[in-house]
Amino acid sequence: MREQQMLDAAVRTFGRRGYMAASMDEIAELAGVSKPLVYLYLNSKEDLFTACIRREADALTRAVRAGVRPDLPADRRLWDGLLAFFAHTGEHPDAWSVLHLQARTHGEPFAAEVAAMRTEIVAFVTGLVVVAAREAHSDPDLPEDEVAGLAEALVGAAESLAAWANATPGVTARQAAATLMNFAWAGLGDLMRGNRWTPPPEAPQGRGEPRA
Amino acid sequence: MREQQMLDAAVRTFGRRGYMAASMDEIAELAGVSKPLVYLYLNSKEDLFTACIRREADALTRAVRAGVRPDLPADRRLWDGLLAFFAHTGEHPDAWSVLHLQARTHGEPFAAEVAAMRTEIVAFVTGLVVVAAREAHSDPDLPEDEVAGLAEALVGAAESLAAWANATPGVTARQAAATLMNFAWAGLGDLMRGNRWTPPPEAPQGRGEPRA
Amino acid sequence: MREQQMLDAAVRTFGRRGYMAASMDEIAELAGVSKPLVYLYLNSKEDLFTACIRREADALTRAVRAGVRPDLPADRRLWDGLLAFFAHTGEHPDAWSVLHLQARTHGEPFAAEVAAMRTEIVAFVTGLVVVAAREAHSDPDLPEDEVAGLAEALVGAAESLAAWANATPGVTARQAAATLMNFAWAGLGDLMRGNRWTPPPEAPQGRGEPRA
Amino acid sequence: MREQQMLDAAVRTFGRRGYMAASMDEIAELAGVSKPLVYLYLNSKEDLFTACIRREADALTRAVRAGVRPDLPADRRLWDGLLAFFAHTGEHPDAWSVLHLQARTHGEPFAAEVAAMRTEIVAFVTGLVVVAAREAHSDPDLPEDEVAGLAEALVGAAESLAAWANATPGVTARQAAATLMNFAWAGLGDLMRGNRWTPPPEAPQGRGEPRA
DNA sequence: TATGAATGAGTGTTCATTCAT
DNA sequence: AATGAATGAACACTCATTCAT
Repeated sequence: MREQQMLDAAVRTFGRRGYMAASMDEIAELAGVSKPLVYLYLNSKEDLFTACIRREADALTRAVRAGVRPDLPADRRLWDGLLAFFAHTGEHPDAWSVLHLQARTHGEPFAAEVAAMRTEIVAFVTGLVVVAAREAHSDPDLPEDEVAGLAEALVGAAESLAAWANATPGVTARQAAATLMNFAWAGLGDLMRGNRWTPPPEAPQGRGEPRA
Repeated sequence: MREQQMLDAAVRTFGRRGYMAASMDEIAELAGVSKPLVYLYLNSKEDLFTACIRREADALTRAVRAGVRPDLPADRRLWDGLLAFFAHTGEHPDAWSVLHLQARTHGEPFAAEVAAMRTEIVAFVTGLVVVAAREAHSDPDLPEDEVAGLAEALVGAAESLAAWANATPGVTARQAAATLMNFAWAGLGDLMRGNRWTPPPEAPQGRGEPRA
Repeated sequence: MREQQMLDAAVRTFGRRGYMAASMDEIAELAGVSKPLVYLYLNSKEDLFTACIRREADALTRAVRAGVRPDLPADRRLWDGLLAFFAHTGEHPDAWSVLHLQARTHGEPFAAEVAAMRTEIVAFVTGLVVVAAREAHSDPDLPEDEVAGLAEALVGAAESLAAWANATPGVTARQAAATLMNFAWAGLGDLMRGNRWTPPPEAPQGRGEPRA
Repeated sequence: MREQQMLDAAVRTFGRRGYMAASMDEIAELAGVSKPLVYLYLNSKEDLFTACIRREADALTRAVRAGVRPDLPADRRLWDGLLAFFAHTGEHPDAWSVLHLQARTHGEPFAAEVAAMRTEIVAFVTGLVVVAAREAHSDPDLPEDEVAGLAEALVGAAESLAAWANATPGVTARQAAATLMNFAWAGLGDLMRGNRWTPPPEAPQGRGEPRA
């Protein structure tokens, strides 16, 4: 469909140039259509950008979901999800740029759109963490706050590794997933078993922790 | 100095509005000087932005370094570094927005600038990981690639948590640091001891991992 | 006929939005046909507008003529004409807007079109004035120039009252006609009888009448 | 001043082309400045148009007021006002087009602006009519409604004659004023003396007055 | 006969950048 | 050392107009 061509061109242009630097002229030309046609199908630059975000957010979550089989154990599910995630972002770097960088840099309407997707992914990871905790018989259930922070850290690490894998030639989705999985699963396991790192007491005054 | 006022205004404006949406008019007004003066000191919008990035990247690395005492053990050094990092980003959200979001979203020249800083931080973390490995007598030294990936993941998680801590009221630098430290140090420790999570064999054909 | 629907829609749209602000899209939609069909029947926006002007000018002059019975005396003919005029413009405000405002505001081709109609109406009024003069035995026939000016003034007053009556709720066609008739017929009568207002001598120099 | 040049160019362009057909490019070029400068001084096309209307409305009312000496009798005041009016509109046809045609054809904001001026002029004329009535010892004071209608008609006639005088070569301001004065003053005088034209009784049904 | 789909040309508006002083 | 005044180049968006069917 004509609309898909336009969205393709838009994702590519937005992903490479950024939202503001991308011109509708360039997008139209890249799509091989006239500018008014772009406006006919997608009403404005804002709407076009939103449509890109939505399409790519959908595609990404769908890809991750498709990679995970619910009947497998939690660790395997996390592994498969990561693998799917890195594979997808690696194959669609412009889309990943739109979601990870551009959408978050240009105001609430767009940031909110991508935040919805992220929330979904964080929830997915949180679920895995909870299941893992249960499987590990972590007697005192992890406090909710901590779980949220962990999921956030995990997702953040994944996002960062995606960019890194894209930028570093020779790093495959499998390697990225393995790195993160090794790091995270062990950490989680230890946490479940109650092995925590104890921070030093808060510095009483003046010095101690860095001044600011 | 006059130039610092301008950079202050620029960081604030770039951080809040984004690189392209920030207008030189607004920056000059906020700095309380005339526009031509801005051009006199900093030659163009690009140069001004670059100067912002450099100044704030310096400030951030300096803050982190200042927080770390080289005579303490590796875990404590990591903790202090994280604490300093979260404290600084929390106190200078506009600067963090410039470094973490804006600079990476607007083309190579700027992305490269911030990449340099990031490289430095990753190297610092890598150093800690290596020391930690040695302290743990991790017999077969971790392969370089893996160490790089780990540091990358750690830094990425930290960056993500910084944004999360900024956006979530009631989360202090200490809490963010604790969350990450707990998660990471255990994971690293396990890794050193050779406890790795073994990925399933690569899917031979057709199905298995998602094709995307 | 299909064409009439289009003209109806066009008159309404042109009358309310103005020539330039009216879009062919809106006209076509209001007429319930597709845009290319409008172009098939009426060749261009200009031609469409011209057709509107012509149709409405015809309708107006026809309405005025239909209101006047040639066998009645001049004053009664003027009265009936005015009544018909105010009634028609009151019932077709969009058409009146097209003729009185839009057509005169958008360049020669259109202004000329409506000027033709106006000439006809002025001629009609002029005829009445001449007859009235003859009936009043105005000994020295009124000079042609003067008659033309009088007719022009009368028609102008009528046009202005039409807009006023349209805009002022509660003013009927009859009232508008009465106001003008009272004013005009007495003035004409006096004129016929040679009662003129004598202007002061032209100011010889410098001051007197305003220089502007 | 630079701003006056721009307004001159704008009045000329708006007056000749109409509000919508006038392009900011053309206005800027005619004023001999760059387009951004026009936007610097006058903020938008709307504001520019409003500024034109205001300036020309002021100029016109000032010209009329300057032409009238309050110590002279009412008829002479009316004459002088008309003379000034026709002289001014004759000398500034584009300005007159802006006020009389363009401003009224493009929506409330502009129409309201010029309506204020018109109200002032109508009030001036109304005042003269009332004074004239008193001087003529018109025993039963004219009803307010009637006075309003008369003033409206007079002003309308004047406006119409202004356009006519502009369009008809060889007609001077003096001639236009004389025509209207002759016509109006006699009519008013008659009216004062109670000589009214009696309309025929309203048609009872069906036919009679035009069907409209 | 009638239209869905498409566009060339142009609009108002903004902004980084530069002289003249 | 500092600025008021000015602009070239671009951008998002619209609309009268026309094919292919």
